[in-house]
Amino acid sequence: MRRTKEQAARTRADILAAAYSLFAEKGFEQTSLEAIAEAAGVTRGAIYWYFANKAAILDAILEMECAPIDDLVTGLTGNLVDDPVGALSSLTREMFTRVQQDDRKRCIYSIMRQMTCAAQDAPRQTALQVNRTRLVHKQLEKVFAYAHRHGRLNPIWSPETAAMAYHALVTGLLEEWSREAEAFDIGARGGEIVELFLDHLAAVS
Amino acid sequence: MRRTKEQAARTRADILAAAYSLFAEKGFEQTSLEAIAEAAGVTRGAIYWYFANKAAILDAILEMECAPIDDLVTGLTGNLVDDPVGALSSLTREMFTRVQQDDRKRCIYSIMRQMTCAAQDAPRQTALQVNRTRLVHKQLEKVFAYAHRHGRLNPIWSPETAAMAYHALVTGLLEEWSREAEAFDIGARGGEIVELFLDHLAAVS
DNA sequence: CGGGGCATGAGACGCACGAAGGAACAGGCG
DNA sequence: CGCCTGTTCCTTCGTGCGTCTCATGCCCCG
Repeated sequence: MRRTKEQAARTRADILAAAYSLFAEKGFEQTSLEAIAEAAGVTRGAIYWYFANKAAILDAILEMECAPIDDLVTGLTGNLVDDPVGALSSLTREMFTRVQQDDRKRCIYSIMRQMTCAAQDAPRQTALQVNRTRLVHKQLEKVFAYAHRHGRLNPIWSPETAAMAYHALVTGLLEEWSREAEAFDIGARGGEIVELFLDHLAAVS
Repeated sequence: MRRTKEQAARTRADILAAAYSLFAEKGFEQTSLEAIAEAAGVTRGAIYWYFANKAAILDAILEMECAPIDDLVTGLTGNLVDDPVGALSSLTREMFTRVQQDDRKRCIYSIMRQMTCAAQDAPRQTALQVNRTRLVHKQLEKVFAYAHRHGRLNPIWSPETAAMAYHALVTGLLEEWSREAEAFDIGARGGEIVELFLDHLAAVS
């Protein structure tokens, strides 16, 4: 029974929403297409009209989730003029609070980590992640290179090393938080740590 | 056909070795029990005599891999007397080079990351990881608390915050390296970053 | 010489994915 | 406006693979 265009779009959105909830609640492997279909009010076959396979559903969700944060990162090099490191600090804090607000986001973030880098398999997932990582790296290097040129980077740190270290620090904080969110207030503790580290990076010494 | 005791132990070891190779080569999900059984020279049923399920095989491998590093971490609080932060630095470097030496270790490490925290499911895996994390945290806090008491910790860092930040930094470095090992010499770059950060943490200022 | 550690093989069950078919929408033609 | 045809959207059933179970039996060990 073919639906009208809006109905079709609605169907797709329903599938996505159902998948989001179920993935967040039970994890990726533990949710079957059957369950998604039932929650969305369609049959399994319908899902395959919109998505090539189960992983493609996750891909779509991940891209939706990552887009706003990627935008923030991309916009980072816009107004470096007065305080590059300060902008970085507030962006990171913004990301922490945004991700902390909603528990489902945390679950999806966990799943994203889970998907990355499963040795040889899942090449597409890895490529998506690798590209995001490269983007972030590039932006961070730009920020620290700018700070370096303007004498605002601690001279014992090269821009590349600073970028790598900062990225690793934030990644690690997110990873530990996603593992046990209740025991770790990433907004407060993470923000504090990032602040202290950036103070050190920016120290004129 | 019942084997002798050594033969049985050998069978178990063969299964473990075969699983290790295949997991490292193709990833956890992509290797079937059939493949493991064939590589080990037994049938699928035999595997179930030794391991409750597929995840239990991975568990055994992970524990084997983690044991030596956990020993290093546990031994950290033994000789704090002269240079606690220096001991931490050399331990971290040791871990980096050890993990870098062998490509299969990297793959297994990736899989370990992959398994942690799949929302509600896989509670055992998570527990194992959480316990290891707690152990590391405790040891790090001890080290930094000792340094703090002896005036060797930068006063703007509290021991807890320093421990958390350091752990996050190392975790993040390992994560990025495991994602693209060829583009990132963790022994050199990672070692340098850790050194610089520890210098800052230990600065008397 | 029995009991239980060690292993086989078949098969039950669930799941991702494919493919064929059918219902009705869109929009061009008369 | 009404028809009609290609396309879009979705159902239904089938297939193959993967994990895990179970009944059965071998033969070491005490």
